[in-house]
Amino acid sequence: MKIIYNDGKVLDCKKEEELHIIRHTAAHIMAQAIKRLYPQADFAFGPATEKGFYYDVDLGEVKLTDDDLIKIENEMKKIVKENLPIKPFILNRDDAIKLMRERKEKYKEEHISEIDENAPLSFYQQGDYIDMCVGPHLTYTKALKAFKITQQSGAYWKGDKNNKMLTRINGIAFAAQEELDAHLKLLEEAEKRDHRKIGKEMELFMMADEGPGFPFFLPNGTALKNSLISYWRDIHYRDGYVEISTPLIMNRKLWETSGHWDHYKNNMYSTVIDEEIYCIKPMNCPGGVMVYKSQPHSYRDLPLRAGELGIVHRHELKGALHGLFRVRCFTQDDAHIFMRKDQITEEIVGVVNLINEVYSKFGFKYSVELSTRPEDSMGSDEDWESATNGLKMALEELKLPYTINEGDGAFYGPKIDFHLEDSLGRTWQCGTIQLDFQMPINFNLDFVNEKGEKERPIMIHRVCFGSIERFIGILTEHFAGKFPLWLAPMQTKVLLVSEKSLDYGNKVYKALKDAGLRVQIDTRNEKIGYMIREAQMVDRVPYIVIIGAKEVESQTVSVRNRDTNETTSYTLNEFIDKLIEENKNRI
RNA sequence: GCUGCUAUGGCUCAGCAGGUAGAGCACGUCCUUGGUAAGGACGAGGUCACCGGUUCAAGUCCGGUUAGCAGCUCCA
Repeated sequence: MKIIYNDGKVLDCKKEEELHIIRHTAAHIMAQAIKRLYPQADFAFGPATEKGFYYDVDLGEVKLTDDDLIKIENEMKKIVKENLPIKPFILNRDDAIKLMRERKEKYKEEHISEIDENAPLSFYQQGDYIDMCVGPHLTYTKALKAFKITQQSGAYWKGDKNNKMLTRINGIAFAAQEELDAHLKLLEEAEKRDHRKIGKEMELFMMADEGPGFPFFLPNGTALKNSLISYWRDIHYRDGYVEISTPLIMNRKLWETSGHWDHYKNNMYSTVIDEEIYCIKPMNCPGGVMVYKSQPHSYRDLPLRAGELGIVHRHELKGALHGLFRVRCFTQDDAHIFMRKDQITEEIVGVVNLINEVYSKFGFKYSVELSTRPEDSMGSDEDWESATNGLKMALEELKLPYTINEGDGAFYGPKIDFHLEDSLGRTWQCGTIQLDFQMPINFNLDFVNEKGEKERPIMIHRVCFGSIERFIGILTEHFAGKFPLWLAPMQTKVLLVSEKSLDYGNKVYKALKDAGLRVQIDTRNEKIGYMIREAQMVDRVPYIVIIGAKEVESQTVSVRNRDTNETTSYTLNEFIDKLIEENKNRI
């Protein structure tokens, strides 16, 4: 595959940049097609992305239908067939602006006028279509072999919600049709893992119009959630955390002290109690602070690690809601660590290790971001700097690769964020570690140091799962509902080959239940194949117990493994011991 | 909140150009007592999200509201 650089040089394309260039050229060809069909189209940005490509375009009053997208795709096919040469040319800044003005490309013109260097600008042309672009590109339109327009949506000009919303047209492109087909197949598979779909099938949770963004956990989802929480309690107890529980609703004055009233008011729900405003907590920190403040502290007692499974409510924008990933009510597996200055790095390292342990347990890949001071924030520059440095030092000590997310910190401090991927590769922030010098000042926290003087502690806010809800969503997609035994809502299910074995079946069921396992028995008048199918595909039960005349005769259980589809024979006690062991060790 | 799309029995979906609803699964009853991914028969389920408009007539057309989906923006 040949590609052409903006200086006109034609070279072979390296395999690793192939997709990117194909997609970039696809974006140009799509823009050309759009321009042919909608001459008024004014283009903004149209890059290749990790998954495909898009172009943001202002179509004036025109709204596109799905049919229009097909028309655009067909027009693209025509352009490919025409096999137009794709050629670059260079203009100086003034000529570039002039050209864009002539062609009524006001977004491009605005963009150029904001680039402050005076370097010449490169353009690419195919037929009558011209686009400002650094390249490189394919050399002919025919070199684009496999593409598809997938959807349209909206996007703000330059990503700023105060700007005009443009039409974003998305597409995907590959080197060959087979790759495109394979990708579409993959998407189809990914859709099957969607936690909203599986959540419905397995009856984990539900949503209702009466509470948009407020999830209901059904019995199965609650069982899963409780297992997760019990794991959480174990590792936190081991790591020296204590657990507290603080009120959901507290007086507005508290939120004024903490700074939430000034910086987070738009996201907080409130109510009136005895003629005073009370806020429903959007964060747990003030509760933790109150607990700290309730007693005097010595430097010897620090760090104090206070964990709380705190239910918080936040008014998220309705368009942002998304299954369990983005809700308005969620449980944070929160903890606040109160510590001396000399304990900062050690504590952060401890938390990072804990988070890493948890994510590794499930086999999650994660990425790390360091989020710095946002515009709307409190505190002095020095505090922010030393807090940010504290986080950096810990990351560097652990040699964790991270990217910097400028201006995305909490209003009271910078943070390290851990992002996990959903089935479609979208990332969601889960764990976070926030270093806070402000809250201790606002609440006038102190401890007595070795000299008997009062000193200000520093706080860490941290979550490991992030929110139990979001984490369960991620877990569900990761396992496609096939949770490991210790998390599975239904750990085992007893199926009867015929009603004749009901007595023994009931005995097995009761023994499993008495052993503390989550078990059900299916006594319906159905054939065994039918019941297996349901237990396997819908309930996704790790171990399916089959009881028939044979098992009654030998006083054993036949156990079908969900993941291997293999059947093994055990005595009842062997089987119970195996499950208890696996459950206890959370294998 | 913004742009576009969607909304039909518990679930997944059909329903044509407007003439008063269909299927499969699930559910119930009965027959079958059957060994590792769907046995059969019959039956009961819907004021077609809500409000309003056009029309002799609206699930079907128009407007609004609500909720959902994709993306943007914003966040765990």
